Amino acid sequence: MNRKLTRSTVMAAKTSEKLLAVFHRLYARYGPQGWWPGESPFEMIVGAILTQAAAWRNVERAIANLKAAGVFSPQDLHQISREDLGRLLRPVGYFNAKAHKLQAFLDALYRDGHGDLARLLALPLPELRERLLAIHGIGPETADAIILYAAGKPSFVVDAYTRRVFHRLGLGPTSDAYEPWRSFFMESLPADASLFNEYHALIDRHAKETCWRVPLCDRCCMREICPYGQSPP
DNA sequence: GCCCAGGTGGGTA
DNA sequence: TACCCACATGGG
Repeated sequence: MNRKLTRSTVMAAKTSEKLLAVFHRLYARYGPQGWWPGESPFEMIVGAILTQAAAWRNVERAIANLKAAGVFSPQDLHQISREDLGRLLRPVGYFNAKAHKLQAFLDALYRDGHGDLARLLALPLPELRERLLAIHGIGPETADAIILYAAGKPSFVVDAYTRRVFHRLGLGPTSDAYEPWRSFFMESLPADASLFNEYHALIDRHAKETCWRVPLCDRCCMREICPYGQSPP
């Protein structure tokens, strides 16, 4: 009588197998990626906000500016003027918008959390995610990056690269919307922060190095299991 | 010159 | 919901 249920369970198991197979191929090809760069959870959060639509190299420059100016702490960044902060953030682009976003995070931290970052990050995952998403400038990808890389909790991070790579592999939702993609990974993989951490980093590495907008299928480690690689349009 | 880079928020149909 | 645009610097 549970034929349908059984069937969907089997399908889910196959999806899970495929996702793990992709992971192992990526890991075999590229090795451990060591994400997220950053010396502290606070630095990871600042990086997560600053890297929105920006190259990581430029994020490093901006963080170096903040450190050189002696304002790289929640308290200092909360108190510095928007204008001064913007000047230090110039290298990341969108520096006014990002100064606003960074201070929106710090406003929330001081308003709701008394400036206690560790306490915020210690919240249970669903509540932490909800709190982060309520902050101006923190959308789902940045929220999940903070949860995964700064709080060490298993929230899968989806970005444009993820959609591109898995769309070509013939896996995942047809929609481009964020939540269906996140659910797809969360429901198909064990809730393991170190797995999510490495997987997301490997996807980005693969997209940057091989699965370009015009992909380099002849050098791809996924050739044998990727429908796109076997018959590009 | 042109495209892209580890997105998000606000506005409109 | 589904697009569109602003936000802006740096590198290939």
